[in-house]
Amino acid sequence: MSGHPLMKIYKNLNIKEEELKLIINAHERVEFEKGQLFLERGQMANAYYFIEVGLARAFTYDFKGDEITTDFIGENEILIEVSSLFRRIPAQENLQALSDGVAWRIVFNTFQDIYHKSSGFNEWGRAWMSEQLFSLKQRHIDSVSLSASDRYLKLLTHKTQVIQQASLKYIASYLGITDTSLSRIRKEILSK
Amino acid sequence: MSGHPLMKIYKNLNIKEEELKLIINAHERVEFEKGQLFLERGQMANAYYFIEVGLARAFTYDFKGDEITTDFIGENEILIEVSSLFRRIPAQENLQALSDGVAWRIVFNTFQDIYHKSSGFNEWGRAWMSEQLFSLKQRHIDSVSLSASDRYLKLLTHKTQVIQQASLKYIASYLGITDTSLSRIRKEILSK
DNA sequence: TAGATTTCTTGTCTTATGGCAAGTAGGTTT
DNA sequence: AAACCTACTTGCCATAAGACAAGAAATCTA
Repeated sequence: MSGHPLMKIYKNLNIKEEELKLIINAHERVEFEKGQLFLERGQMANAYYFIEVGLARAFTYDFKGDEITTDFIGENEILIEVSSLFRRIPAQENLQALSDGVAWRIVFNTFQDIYHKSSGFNEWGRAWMSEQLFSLKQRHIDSVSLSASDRYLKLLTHKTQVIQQASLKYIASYLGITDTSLSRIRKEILSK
Repeated sequence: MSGHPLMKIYKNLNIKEEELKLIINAHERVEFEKGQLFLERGQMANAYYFIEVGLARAFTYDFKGDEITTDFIGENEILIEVSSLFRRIPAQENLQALSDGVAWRIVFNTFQDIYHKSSGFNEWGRAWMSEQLFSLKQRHIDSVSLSASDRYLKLLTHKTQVIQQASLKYIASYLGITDTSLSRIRKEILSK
């Protein structure tokens, strides 16, 4: 069990071995293709995914109707639309694959069963959500206190996979700038 | 029980009347003064607060050491440092009163007991966190797609209490602009 | 292989916002 | 009343990033 890909996220679970098995077995291995939508805005989310191989993004639209990439989800991370899954409301974001890959899918009902039975799993879920909130706040601080090029540099050092696999326009909207600006920033950085 | 201030947030709880009483009684009424810190960066959070009367803010510092107001918490909202309380790590944010007021405080251990016993309360907590994530994402979209003055106008219509009670510099850093710029934006808006 | 589409780059010009500094107006303290 | 803060305003100038448009390069497709 300790060599299972899912252990990358469930390692800190404070539970018995058999409960852990139950959780791991509740996931189903799925392969995905570049461009594929895991979830479409307006639909009801019915599962979340652990990305073993590949890269995905979450995106939505601003008031002008332009796409905004709100998050990149890389290997060993969880691809999920929290609001839709946990509040049972239509998704506000799209979840899309940016490369071919492999993921582990757990459906809501199964998740929910275990969530209510296992307080260790429950705590894990809350801690995971806390981390999400934390990192979103951190990103907000970066976005108001760092220049666009510093934000890019930070991404460059912390999320190598994104820089390598995501196209410029997605990275630009994630950073809150235009693709034109990002192209110039890249040029500027290379010339140093 | 239905007239209790705390019912403003716990109204959608899917639980029995006696459980609800238990939850409400777990809160203690506290009065607070303008400027007072509920929680200081570096400390361990040990409670959260429901604000009945008054206004508070969460703030931290950017890499230059400048204060950034990350959130305003108004009446009928919850004042909390999620990461510190649920992950048992030192607080990254300060929580401060911006006016005199009244709050209801619940300490972590008491909360935790009920949280594990009552699946209705547990669900409520998860839904609350989901909403937080949702609104943070929404703010991010606003911050990259709206002009500073549109962001101010949005705050003006949606969070009247903040405009009325928070000082310009706090609002400015919340919006991600300088106080100078906000002053000009206000002038511009008034002239229309 | 040619055509079409998407991705990225570059040029020119505009504009929103920041940096700094000085000034005003209220409120508080001594 | 004088001195002192703090909150806010205003002026001047600098600059990061956007808008628009054209081109180059890469990728997909027929």
